[in-house]
Amino acid sequence: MNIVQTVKDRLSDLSKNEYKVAQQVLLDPEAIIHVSTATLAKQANVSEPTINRFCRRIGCKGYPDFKLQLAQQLAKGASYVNSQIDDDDNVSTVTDKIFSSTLSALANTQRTLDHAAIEKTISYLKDARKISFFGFGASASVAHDAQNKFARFTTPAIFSDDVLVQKVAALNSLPGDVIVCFSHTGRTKALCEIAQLGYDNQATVIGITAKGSPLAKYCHVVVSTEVPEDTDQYMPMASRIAQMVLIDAIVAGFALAHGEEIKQQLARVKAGLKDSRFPPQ
Amino acid sequence: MNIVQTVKDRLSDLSKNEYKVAQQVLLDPEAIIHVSTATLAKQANVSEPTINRFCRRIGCKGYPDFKLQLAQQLAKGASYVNSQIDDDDNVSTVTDKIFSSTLSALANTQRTLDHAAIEKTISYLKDARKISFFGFGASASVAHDAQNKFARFTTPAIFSDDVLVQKVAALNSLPGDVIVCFSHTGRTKALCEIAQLGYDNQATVIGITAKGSPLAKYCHVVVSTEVPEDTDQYMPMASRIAQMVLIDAIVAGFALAHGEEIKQQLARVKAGLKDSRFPPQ
DNA sequence: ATATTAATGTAATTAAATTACAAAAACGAA
DNA sequence: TTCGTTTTTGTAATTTAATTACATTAATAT
Repeated sequence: MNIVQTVKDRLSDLSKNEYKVAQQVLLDPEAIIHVSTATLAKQANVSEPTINRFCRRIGCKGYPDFKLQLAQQLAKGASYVNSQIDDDDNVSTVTDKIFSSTLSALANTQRTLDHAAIEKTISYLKDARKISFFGFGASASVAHDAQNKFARFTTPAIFSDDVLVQKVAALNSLPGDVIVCFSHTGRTKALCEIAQLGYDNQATVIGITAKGSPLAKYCHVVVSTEVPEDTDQYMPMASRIAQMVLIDAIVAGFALAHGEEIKQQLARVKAGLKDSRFPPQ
Repeated sequence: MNIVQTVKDRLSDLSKNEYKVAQQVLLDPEAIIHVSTATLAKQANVSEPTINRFCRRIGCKGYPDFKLQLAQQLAKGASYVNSQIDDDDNVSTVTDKIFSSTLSALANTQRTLDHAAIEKTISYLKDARKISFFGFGASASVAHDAQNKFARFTTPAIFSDDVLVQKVAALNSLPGDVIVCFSHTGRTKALCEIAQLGYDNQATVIGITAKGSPLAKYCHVVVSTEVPEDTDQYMPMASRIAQMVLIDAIVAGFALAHGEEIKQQLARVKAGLKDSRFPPQ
């Protein structure tokens, strides 16, 4: 169980004093794992039994169980660090920092995903007559990758770098068609224009983007990767990696939602490509 | 502190009964974090104070501290799992498995990278007159992404999906030009053909691919991501994610190798794109 | 063989967590 | 608004878990 997320999700379920405990937990979870019921009760200005009640309310057996699970969750999150690249870093250091930072971003995305939105996305894609993928700049290759993944299924999947072809694709999307737009910030003007064209055409618009962004206004569902992007000049956009892994999950969910017929399709594609490769030694 | 390792390292420091406790801990560390001194003492056939003595002997404050640190360590280790997707998995489970598996692959790549090969790669790219990127299937979007990243610098960077344009680019690469080929297995025939065209033309060929593969024969340097690819039908190719992060590291190394002038270039590009986005709210 | 040190467990003690119960607060219905 | 019911809350009591004290036993060194 992700304790911090559960606490956040259940704030509205809590009583007045349990809420005070929750606030203390969210304030400094790292410190909490080391303190007694007596200490936490004092900090939160509640009685000791309220601590126990809070723990049971969110699904733990008691306070020791709560502390243990919190510690485990925090330890998972702490495996990955976010670093800056310095001008005098050597190649090994740079490489290590970039990998660690990417791992950190991915772990964070994993923790914060909106699963209901993903399910809704899969549901739309499953019933789509045609799917068009759009992305600009760093997100262009994500859109390209998504098209490549969906090309293994029979639902038509479209991607183009050509801005006119993109507009045609958006204008040509009707009810029953799906448009998928990738943008970390959701502030790219050209992409918002595409999304609006599709939206106004009654196509279903899926945004892999930031909630509340200009792009999100033209989306029927938004899935956000919640990557805090580093503005360091050398640091790459980890969000595009997170978007790609998210698409991997969506593709797998799409395949599962279709059931047995998909396996045969995938097997057919794989077999058909066999001759384009040298055999393994 | 890595509890399990510390226990193993200090077995020879332990008394006869403390050794019995250690054995029980190493037998099933996952279970230990949930049991009381009384229970563990019974399992190890020692007294309760011996449990406490064991904990203090290995450097913990007492048994709760020992359990907490053990739990944290186990949670860190548990981040790196590789899973199969089952037909009855729900979307949350699928998503979690794919993220975890990707994290595992990335962490593995991070640990096994050949830093000398990366340095050599950066050196070739730094001096390149022109860079062409090639990839097929899952690696196509990686090549696309790489071109996009290098497009921010002044060295000409080329990518195309069009197989004829690709051949032209390879035939048109001369000494001083660099060809970068992406392929996890290095067994894609079309890609090997491209690499050979460039190699025979005296262009420098960089392979982000498997060592000893057919493609590697036509490469001046090979950087491998060492991702054991799962043959599960639903599991995505994590290697392309690893390749992308690797390119991130190479791009950062390239930028650092160029020094101060690059910052101005990057700043110029960023400023020039500002108007293509809506301002942040 | 004897003295010293270390290990050990029983019993006692302390600390931490949980339960019981009565009072107070909050909520809903008339 | 009042009253009855339910929920929340904290004090006190109780239980559980962990630690300490002390005497005995075992191991080691002279």
